Amino acid sequence: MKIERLSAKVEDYLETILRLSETPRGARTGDIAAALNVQPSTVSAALKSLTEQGLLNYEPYGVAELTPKGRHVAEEIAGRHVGLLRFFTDTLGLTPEESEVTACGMEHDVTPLVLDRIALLGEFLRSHPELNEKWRAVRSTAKGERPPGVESGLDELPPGVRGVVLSVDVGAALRKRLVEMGVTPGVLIAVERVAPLGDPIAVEVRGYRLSMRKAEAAKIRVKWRPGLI
Amino acid sequence: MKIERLSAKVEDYLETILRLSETPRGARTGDIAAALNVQPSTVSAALKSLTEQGLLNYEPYGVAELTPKGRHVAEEIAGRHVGLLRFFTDTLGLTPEESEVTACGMEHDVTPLVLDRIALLGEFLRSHPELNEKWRAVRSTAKGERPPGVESGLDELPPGVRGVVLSVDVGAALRKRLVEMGVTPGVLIAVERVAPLGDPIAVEVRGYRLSMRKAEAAKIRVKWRPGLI
DNA sequence: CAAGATTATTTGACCCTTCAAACATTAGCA
DNA sequence: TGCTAATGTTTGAAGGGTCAAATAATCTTG
Ligand SMILES: [Mn+2]
Ligand SMILES: [Mn+2]
Ligand SMILES: [Mn+2]
Ligand SMILES: [Mn+2]
Repeated sequence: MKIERLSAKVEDYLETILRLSETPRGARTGDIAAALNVQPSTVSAALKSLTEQGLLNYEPYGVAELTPKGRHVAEEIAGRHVGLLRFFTDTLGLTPEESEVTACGMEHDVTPLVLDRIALLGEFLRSHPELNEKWRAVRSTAKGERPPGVESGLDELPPGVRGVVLSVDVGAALRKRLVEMGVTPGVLIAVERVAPLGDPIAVEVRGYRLSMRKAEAAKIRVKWRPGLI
Repeated sequence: MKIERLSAKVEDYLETILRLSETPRGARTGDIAAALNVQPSTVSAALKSLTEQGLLNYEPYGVAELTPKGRHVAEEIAGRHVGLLRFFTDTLGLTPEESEVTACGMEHDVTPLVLDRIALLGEFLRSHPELNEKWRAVRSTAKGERPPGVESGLDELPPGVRGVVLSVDVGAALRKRLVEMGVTPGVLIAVERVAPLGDPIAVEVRGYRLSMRKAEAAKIRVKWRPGLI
């Protein structure tokens, strides 16, 4: 059995036919054309060629059916497609649309090993809930995410994400201490570390490090800033 | 300025020319052909076409030089190339060779947003040293990684990675308890959670959960197994 | 400087993918 | 059952990318 590298187009035809085969209508010329955004006449030609290559059973005006060989290839591609898709949506948090087109573009170049590692990384993050939460928070401050400028109390600013101080609604005593440390509206601030029970919180501002109670931090309003510290 | 989508091939020519431009020889037909694995006659044709598209200044028997427009595109592609490359080598831990060809294949489909997120994820992992270590450990047990079977004390088995017990060198009292729980050579074992200071360690074996001191765990030798739990 | 060697281009051809237009078949309905 | 609309195929043409062989320019060296 020859192992010749199939073109990206051929792979896309097979993947599409596989998907359509699973519908009651089966894989028909018109549906394939619509799915791949080409003219029906182009599909006719492709179907003929795929049949000659032993990947498909098709006769004019009929329904395309994958041969075992064709099905094998198609499932392979479909696997790469969903592997990448999952990474883009679940791990990177991208929209289904962007994930879809990017996955379908890249699926033709991804090797089994690369796919495997990508899946492993996704699993790794998901298997560490606290880390995954942190990553999601960081991600939510990234470019292209909406809403881009979340506002919250300083206590909810995820460690590792920068924030801009909006207001400081604390008592006079703490306020004095904070002002001395430079915690004033407009300044960049970050949470360094949160103790196991969420209290106290280590905060960094203008190069200083200070510690405060969670309840106090909650009274400092911040706006999240894109990017890591 | 028209924003027509350039073909992957054209992007590769531009990227290659950019790289070669930075060498003392400059970008010559033969060198481009060697880099892209095509015949010189093919390059001649491509160079002519690129020049007509205003991406290149080239005249027969000369040295190819990018126009501002061509340089802009080339730098864009080169950026995607290295962005992906870094992800594959640094974050996924793949070989330079595999990373190189995969990056060069995928670079034509990656959007700025996807690239950005990928870079952010890499930064995120690197900015959390303890997590990054854990990830590297998990990675090292994955398919395609060598050496595949690291051996260490149970205390060094990263949470989320399976291990096979090799030997149990503890005192009689603990040994009895462990044997009752099923911790015997050959059994699959995993570390569930490590307390903040690394002690005690929650271990899972044969469906049971038990807690032990780090010092004790160190005396249980294990061989790391591929894949997550 | 004048071969001869090296490097590059031109030419003619091929394959792949696509389209529009003309033609053929099939399906749905009266 | 037959007619029309919907669907599918054929044909002819184009563009992109590639190669081998023939041809041309440039470089190197005695
Ligand atoms: Mn695809
Ligand atoms: Mn796909
Ligand atoms: Mn490339
Ligand atoms: Mn590249």
